[in-house]
Formats: sequence, structure tokens, C-alpha cells
Amino acid sequence: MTDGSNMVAAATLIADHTRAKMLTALMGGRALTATELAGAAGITKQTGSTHLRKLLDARFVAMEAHGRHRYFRIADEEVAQLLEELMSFSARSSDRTYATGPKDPALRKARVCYDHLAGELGVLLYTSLLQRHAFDFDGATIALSPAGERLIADFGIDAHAVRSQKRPPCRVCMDWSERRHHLAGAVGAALLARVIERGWAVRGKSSRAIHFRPNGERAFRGYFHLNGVLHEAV
Amino acid sequence: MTDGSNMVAAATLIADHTRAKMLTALMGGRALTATELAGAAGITKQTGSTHLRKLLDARFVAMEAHGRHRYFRIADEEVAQLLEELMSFSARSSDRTYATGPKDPALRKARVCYDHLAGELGVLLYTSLLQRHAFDFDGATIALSPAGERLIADFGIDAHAVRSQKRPPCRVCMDWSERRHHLAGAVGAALLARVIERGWAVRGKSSRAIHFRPNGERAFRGYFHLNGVLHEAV
DNA sequence: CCGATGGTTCGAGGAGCATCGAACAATGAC
DNA sequence: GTCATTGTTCGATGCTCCTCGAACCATCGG
Repeated sequence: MTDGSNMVAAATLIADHTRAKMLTALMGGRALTATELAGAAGITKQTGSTHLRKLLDARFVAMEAHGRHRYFRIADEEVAQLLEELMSFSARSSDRTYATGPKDPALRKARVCYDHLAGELGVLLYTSLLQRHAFDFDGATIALSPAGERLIADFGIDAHAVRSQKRPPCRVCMDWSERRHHLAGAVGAALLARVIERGWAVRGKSSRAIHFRPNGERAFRGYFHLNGVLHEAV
Repeated sequence: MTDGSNMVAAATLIADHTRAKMLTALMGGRALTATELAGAAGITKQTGSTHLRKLLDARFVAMEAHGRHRYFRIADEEVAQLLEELMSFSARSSDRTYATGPKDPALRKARVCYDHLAGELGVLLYTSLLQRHAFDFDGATIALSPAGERLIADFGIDAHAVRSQKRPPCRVCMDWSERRHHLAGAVGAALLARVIERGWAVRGKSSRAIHFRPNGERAFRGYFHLNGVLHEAV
């Protein structure tokens, strides 16, 4: 009821180092097999299996069986949002003065956050879209303005398909390391997908990094008018 | 690091029925004593003391000693936001078809959510303010527009004092029962405080309800142009 | 059909932690 | 000063649940 017993159930699932590692790994956006997740968490596959069962029962993750492999992924955007909130919250008290974010320059520059672009390029993209008035605020979520619709349509994204998704089209995601906001939601995911589709960047195999090709980054920055220069490391 | 060990610590604190009850009770917005909190959670004061110590160490709650009493309250808006997110998330899967929200009509109509107004009147207030373009969206949080500034200044709120608070002035809060949004943040808190200051309503003693006086509700609805009529129970 | 690999189920062991009884410190009322 | 109330600390108890060894299904490749 009002005592939030469900809240306890949700928190309990995350309040375990092993499951937290699994969920964090899945926040990389890829679907991973049970063995891969057990490895990522540093436990045997038996233990991993029980944890995945719990996460599955609670609809925290979704499963798809391909042959003898079982691929797990974050169930939906709501779960991703909860995890984001928790990470963002946890990042507050711990490092205060400490340098925020990962040390790996590639990760700082561009990485995936569940299914959308984070890191400096993600922040710059969102900032640029804001300046060009691509969004309207309707009281609950932000949505594409007519200008925004045109912008992503020109970029090669089917605005209609994006709108028809269940999840909100646009959502502001507070990155737990950058302390800046970037774009999540269906549009955020579509933008990242299109950037990769265009060959401007590739996703790191086992890391969360997004590796932009030199000319890809030039094209990306040019297309979206990103002038910011931070951490010019390559 | 990136494994979210802090996330586990935060989740662990909430992943206990006793602490969850305490935190839920504190989300009522009042500062409560250790004994009151132990009573609310249904445990002895010894056990309650250990839990409060943990919550205090983690900065989830803040404590103020008044004589031999020790008053605990939610530490800050960030903690409140995390709890809101968790409750909102938990409300999703459980009751799907089930009627949402508390059954008590008084609670449905108007109640406190940490420090701001929730329930139907809270939703109506936010909706009305939106229609009158009281907010601007700056990319990270919503803020008062010039029209909004005038509006709350006329209502008797010191806009400057509100702006000088550390926490964001305006924040959209998704109520876990109403499934609608209402206004949180410094402005949301100031609005509720002013409503009570004006004598339009009083806070329930041991409940979360906000009891509007008949003429107080008329004045409130009139002032903010709230036309909605739902649950005309009194 | 047979080995190899991915994944699950079962049982036992063990660690963590919530809980309360008891004793103690601190403050307020009279 | 004396007593009652508030709150904390300590120790013992017991439960939950994480973990892995072992055994067992399912699928793929030959």
C-alpha cells in the first residue's frame, strides 16, 4: 500500500553487488548472455542463473532465447531511468571534490548510456539542439518542436516511427559522471543509431565507449554545429 | 567506480522494510522523533536507533536535537527525488489495472508529497500554471518565466528568496498514485507553505492529507483558475 | 548418436544483518 | 535530588539469501 513494499522489492534487487554489476553491464545497451553476465559479475554461472531469474521475474530485464544462448537486456526505459537516477544520486555524495567521471578519455568523450549517446559529445549535441529550439516542454516530458522534427527528419530519422513508440520520445538524462544533461528517449536512441548507421562511429566491443572516426566526428560536429572543444584527446 | 558500488549502498538502505517505512513516513514532510519513527515502522526503539544511525551516516536523513528529542527529516531534495522515483517506478508494474492511489478521498484530493502539494488539487494547480505559461524550460530544469515570477510574487512569495535556495526552483514530480504530474522544488514548497499560511488549508496531524477549508478551497481555486471537478467529496 | 557448451535446479554451507532484551547515558519535570 | 522519558550501545539469536559443487536438461556440431 502506502508503505512502499514494492519499493523495497525494487531496491532489494539492486541492493546486491552481483546484480548491480549485471545491471550496470546491461546499461551498456547490448544484450548479453547469461555466461557473459556471470563473468562480468565475477561469479559462477549457477549463481548468475539465480540472479537473472530474479531480475527476470521482476521484469527488470527481458530475455530472448537464440538457440542455446539466452540474451538478456534491460527490460525497458523505465528500468533504465531508475538505474540512471540511482547512479546519479550515488555519484553526488561520494566524489564531491573528486574528479568526476571515468578516466579513460575515450569514455569521457563519447559513450553509450543504455541506448543513447552520453559523454562530452552527447552533452554538446543536446546543448546544440536546445539552442536551435528543437524541443518543446509540454508539462510532463519534452517533445520535438516542429523545428526539431525537421532537423531529425533531415538527418534520416523516421519521426513518425519514433513517435509511435511507447516510451517518451525525448527525455533528459543526467549523466552520473559528466554532471551535465544529454538526450535520452526514443529520439536519443534513434540519433545514436543513425550516427552508427552512417558509419561516423562504432561501438566499443566490450566497453561502453563510442569510437568516432576522425572524419565521422568532423561530419557529426559539422552537421549539428558543435563548436565545443573539451579534452581534445583522440 | 563504474560498477556502481555506491548505487548498491543507496539501494541497500532502502531495501529494508523497516527503513522503507521510516523513509515513507518522513516523506510526509514532517520531522519526526526516533520513537515516532520506530512506532511507524512497528519495531522497538533499539532497532529503530540502529536504522536511524545508518540513514544518518548515509546522509539520507538529517537530525536536529531539541532537548531530549531528536527530530529526523529527509536530508534534502535529492533524497526525496530518489524516493519519488522509486515509488513511481514500483507503482508501475504492480497495479496495472488496479485502481491507482489511496482510497481515502481526502488523500486523493490533496496531500503533501515531501514538502509540496500533491493529489488532485496539486495536479490542477500545476496544469493551470502551465496553461498560463508560468514556466520556461532551460534544458536541465524548468524555471519560472517572467509571467510565473509575477504570479507567485502577487501570491505573496518572495521570488528572490526562492531563487537563492540551493535546490532547483521548479521540478516536475510524478506522483506514484495519481499518475499525473505536479510541481515540486522550491517554488512548489513555497506555494504549499503560503496556502497554509493564508489559512486556506491545514496539514493533517498524523496523515499526509491536506485539509482545505471550504472557503479556503474556493479561494484557492479562484485564485489559480482551477476549474477541474473530480471527486467532489468533502 | 556423442561429446561439448550454455544454462538451470537442488542442496548445503556460510556470511550478513535485522531484531530484541538488558544495561546505560542524557534530558526534563517536579 | 529523584523519577520518568528519550535515546543509544552491546550481545545473543535467528533468519534471509548469496554462493558454489554436483547433477541434470537443451542445443549445436559432427
